[in-house]
Amino acid sequence: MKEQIYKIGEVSEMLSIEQHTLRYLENSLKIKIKRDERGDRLYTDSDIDTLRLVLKLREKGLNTTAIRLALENTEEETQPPPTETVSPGPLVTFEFVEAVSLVRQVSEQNDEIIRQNRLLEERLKRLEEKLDRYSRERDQNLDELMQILKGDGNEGKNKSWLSRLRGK
Amino acid sequence: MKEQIYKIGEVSEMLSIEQHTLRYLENSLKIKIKRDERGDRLYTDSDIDTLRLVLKLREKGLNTTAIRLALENTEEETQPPPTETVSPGPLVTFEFVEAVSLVRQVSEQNDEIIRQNRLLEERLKRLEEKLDRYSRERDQNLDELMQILKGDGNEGKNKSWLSRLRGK
DNA sequence: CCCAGCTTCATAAGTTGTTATCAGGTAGAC
DNA sequence: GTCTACCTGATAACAACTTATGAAGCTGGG
Repeated sequence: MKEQIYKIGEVSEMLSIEQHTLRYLENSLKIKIKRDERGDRLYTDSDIDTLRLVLKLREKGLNTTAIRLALENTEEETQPPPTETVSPGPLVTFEFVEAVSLVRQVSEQNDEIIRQNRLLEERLKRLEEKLDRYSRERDQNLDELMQILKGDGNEGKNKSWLSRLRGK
Repeated sequence: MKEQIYKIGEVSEMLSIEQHTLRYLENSLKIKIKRDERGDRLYTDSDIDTLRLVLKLREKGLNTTAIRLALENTEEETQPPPTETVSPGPLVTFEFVEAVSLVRQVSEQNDEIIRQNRLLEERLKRLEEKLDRYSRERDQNLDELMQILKGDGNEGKNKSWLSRLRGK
């Protein structure tokens, strides 16, 4: 069975909503509708369902923000049952469990992130120190070398540098 | 400890809302506030909490209807009723939805952080490699130096080393 | 080539929700 | 008696949200 898709004109007919209203809803509710190559909106059956729900909620008196939240919530549910009535009963249990699980995940993520950050910071610190040491040493050596090369005949400095090098 | 109660004037002060707005909310949200013999409103701490929640939800952009639904539900939550099975309504409690939405936000933030960390780590890695290369080079140079210094009278090698150094 | 159907952007017009104000009243305190 | 703090109800003023309309443009089909 092929995925049914509709263009805005059809949807407008099906739901008895003006096209501009459909576009308005899309924006205000931040619903994402697929487009074809030309940029025309392509509504899937699922989109239609969503819109039907939106209309119902709107009739209930919910404003855009509320509907958006409601959609956010139902969208990620694996199988959004074709719920008819808005039963504000304490469905809690199921969704609550989901939420708690989510929170737990986030919490773990946080821990992990903090851990990572700490490790990164340590590594960075060590690196910086190391680099600092190296570059200082190097510069010093190079400096001395340059001096030696420049001040050709200077035995003393040469010696001191040599001895230092050998001492290492 | 006695139950704290407040009159509308105090509440108005506490929450920085005009009295008429408080009355308006009471009506539109169908909140019940106790009265004294004279008919004056008596707000309990619980009422204050409710109002605080209402204000917060309002800031979130929820309209009266939505807030009313949310309140209906939270009220029941404080007094766990005979919870039935999962009755998945799209609306659930708005407070709850809000919470989930919040968590989701945090989760996304975390994702972003993790992504950033990953980038950081890559940069670090590159840095380390670079450093490693440098230090290896340095060691090599030092080695060569040592060699030269050890093999004192060797002009040829010395020359080659010097020229190499200068060439850099 | 023109029409049909879509797009975006801007703006007007209509609706509704909120807040503010005013009038008319009651009750307790000084 | 007057002041203060509250009440209700009506209405005005403002703000926000929706819906409608128009302009200008793209594209495929007849």
